[in-house]
Amino acid sequence: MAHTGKHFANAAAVDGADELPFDLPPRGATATGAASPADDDEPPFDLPAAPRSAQPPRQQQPEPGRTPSQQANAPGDGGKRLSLSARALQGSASPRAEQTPYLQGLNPEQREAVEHLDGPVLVLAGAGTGKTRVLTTRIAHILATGRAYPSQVLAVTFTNKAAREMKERIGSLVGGAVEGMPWLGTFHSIGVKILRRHAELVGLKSSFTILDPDDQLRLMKQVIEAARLDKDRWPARQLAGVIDGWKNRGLTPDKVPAGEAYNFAAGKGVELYAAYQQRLKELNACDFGDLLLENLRLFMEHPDVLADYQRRFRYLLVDEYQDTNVAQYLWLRLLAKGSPNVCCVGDDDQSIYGWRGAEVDNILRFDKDFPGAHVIRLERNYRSTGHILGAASGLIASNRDRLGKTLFTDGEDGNKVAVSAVWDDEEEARSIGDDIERMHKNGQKLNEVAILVRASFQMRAFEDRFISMGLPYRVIGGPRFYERQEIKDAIAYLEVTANPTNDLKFERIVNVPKRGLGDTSVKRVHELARARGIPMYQAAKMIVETEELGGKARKALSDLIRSFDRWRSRLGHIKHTELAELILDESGYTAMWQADKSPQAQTRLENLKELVRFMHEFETLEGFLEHITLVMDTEQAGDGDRVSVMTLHAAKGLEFDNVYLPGWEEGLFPHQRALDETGQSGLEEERRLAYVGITRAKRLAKISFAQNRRTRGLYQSALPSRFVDELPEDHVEIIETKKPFSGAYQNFGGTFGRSSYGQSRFDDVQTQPFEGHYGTPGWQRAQQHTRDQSSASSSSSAKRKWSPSDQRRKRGPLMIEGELIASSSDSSSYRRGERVLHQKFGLGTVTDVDGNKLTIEFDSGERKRVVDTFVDRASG
DNA sequence: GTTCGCTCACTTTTT
DNA sequence: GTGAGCGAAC
Repeated sequence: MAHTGKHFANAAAVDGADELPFDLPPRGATATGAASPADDDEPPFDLPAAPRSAQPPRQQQPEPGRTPSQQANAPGDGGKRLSLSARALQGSASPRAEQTPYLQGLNPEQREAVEHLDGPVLVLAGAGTGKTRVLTTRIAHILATGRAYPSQVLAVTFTNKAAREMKERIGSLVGGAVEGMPWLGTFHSIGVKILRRHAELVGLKSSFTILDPDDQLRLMKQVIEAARLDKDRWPARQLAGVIDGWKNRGLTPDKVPAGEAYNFAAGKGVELYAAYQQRLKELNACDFGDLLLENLRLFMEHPDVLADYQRRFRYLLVDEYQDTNVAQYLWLRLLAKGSPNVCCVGDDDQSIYGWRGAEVDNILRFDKDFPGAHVIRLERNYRSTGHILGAASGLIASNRDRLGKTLFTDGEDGNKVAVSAVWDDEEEARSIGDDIERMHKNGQKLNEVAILVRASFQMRAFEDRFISMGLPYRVIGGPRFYERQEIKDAIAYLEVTANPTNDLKFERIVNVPKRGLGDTSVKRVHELARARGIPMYQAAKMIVETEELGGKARKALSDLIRSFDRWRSRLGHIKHTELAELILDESGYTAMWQADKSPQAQTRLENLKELVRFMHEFETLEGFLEHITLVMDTEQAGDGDRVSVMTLHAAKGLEFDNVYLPGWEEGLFPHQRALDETGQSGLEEERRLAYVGITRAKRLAKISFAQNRRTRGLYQSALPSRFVDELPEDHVEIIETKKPFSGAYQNFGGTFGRSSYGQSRFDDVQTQPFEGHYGTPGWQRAQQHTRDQSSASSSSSAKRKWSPSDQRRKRGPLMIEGELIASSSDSSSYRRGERVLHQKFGLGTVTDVDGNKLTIEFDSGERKRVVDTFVDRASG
């Protein structure tokens, strides 16, 4: 297995690091002469431990828009906390309990994780055990006890979202120390920060640009072509994957193990890697992997720089440690040489990114890497009911490679995890949709309902169904805003305006919209640029002075260059948002989409407007561009009360009252490719994914599997997932299928031959004839539950007038749908003939209005009945 | 240089 | 069933 190889590489690299003279003088020894790395903005970091006034004490004002009661975990009022922490910051050495109100309400393990500040600590934090709270409180504690300045704490996360959340929570605990924590961020953002300071030491200028995956691929293609390789046989995508893999493991081209060079293009892989890196340097650019890899190189080759950072960071904290890859691990280890106070928080059972280079071993091995490590297990779960935890724990127990933890709760057992068989993916969507609708009528908030799928193609069935029944939903983790074509194009225009040396962005838009500059012209510019060692933009400027290009292309290119020069001259003279609008208009980019009659064109124009709106949050164009590659995760569009649909991967870290887990079928989940490609470890990762899924649920978890599924246009029968069988019986309830209509059921009993892994206790469920329907015990329990729920929920009056059980018994869901629509809203404000925009179907004209239900004739020719909340008035 | 039509693949994707 | 990417024809 590839695993051993990885270990080997890993260990070798670590040993290499050990050979370097990284050992530091004892803490407190003065750094002699070492120039401190360009940090005028921060206090010196070689002061004695207790800063006298790390920062000006804050006035007792809660942050705007944030009331103390919203700060869920902290008891007491905000004002008191603020004044106490201000006092603490003024230098009390060992705080007594009443001075550390933020410690109140922690359970003993959490408290230990917060207070055990000296030496390495591994916090194994199971799902829902208060991981973030421990992390943030620990930082607050370090700051409040005066152990370190905010600038001496390194705290890394994986996502911007997690970093933001931590900043907010620490801010509310300590009272606004947030700006004072320059080293709280993602691995990548901190990597960039360090790299910009010392860029010249690794052959970059500090203004280097960061390639997005798109640029990366474009460059990769060029490298492959330059090596005269057949680009069909050796796709750039694959090369990108191989190189990313190496970078994840901290391998520069010279370190790639000889055996692996043959992974790509018959031994050319490493050569291409080196060539690619060379091109990056020429372009003064980094890809995401480099942000860490170049850090490593910097640290290895410049021990003095490393030593500065080692001295600086007195406390190191890492979130989601199970997701770190080798490069991140090495980075951390180098930095941690200066201080034993490393605290890693993670959960080996939630490691689901192995395929992207994450090394569960990092967490499994922690106590060997950091001798004397103190391991704390957080097992008290505050999220889920007993049955949900029981089911999840029972499932994950089948994994062998784990440190072992057992979640428990003092709360109620709640409902058992429901497992049901459905005929096919369509019925799955239908029955889940109906189920959600039923709960919704009983006052269930849709924001507390999630559907977690294994693969994104599963989402379509749900979207289709929800659209036709008018159930509001949002898809989380689809193509992100900044990944959309129009956004990337627009950013490319802005980037080239601000920074004409960005060749990849220049290439992206040189012929968008089409202006007659095809491959040949671009290639000419490219060649000249390479030959002279100048940016393409400059080369383009030269080439239009020559006869080299045809008249048409020459004029187009010269016009474009002149436009860019003009836009650049306005830079700083007009507001950057105005400039952006100007650029988009004058370049013909907006016009291009206006002329486009595809259903998405309107949405794209909206997105462009949204982009300009978003730019207002930045002072300058450069400021905006600086952030864009690394941190452009705008809030998901579509607020309001909606069901969330997302992949299991996207769900990590989230929680919902009700969680649906559809598609538990062999081949889909566990996914066949995971089994084929990584065997046992792949299976275990899939199982962890299942574990993550179940533990997202606070109150109800509902698993289903379809007996037939449409994949690749083919209808194929499927077997229930082995994970279904692995669920402990005590915590599971089998729900009989409850669909009287749809005659297709008659004959499926016989189709369930089971071969791949033996008998399933769910075989019985499938083979039972569907009799009794709504009279079965399962259904009645469900009904009973419904009633319990509705009498328990207090608010939301109008919706509860409708009594679900009686109606449902007599009528099919279609009628119920009618009821929902009539009761949930008044008549629509849309009128016949109005132009509307639907997020999925595009533009259309309203041909009929019935309550809040619209019949729309879409421009695509389709005619659909859609609930009005799903459309917007078309602008323009 | 652009467009059309064919072929291929189709798990997950924090930065 | 669908979209992306590429080659051949216009």
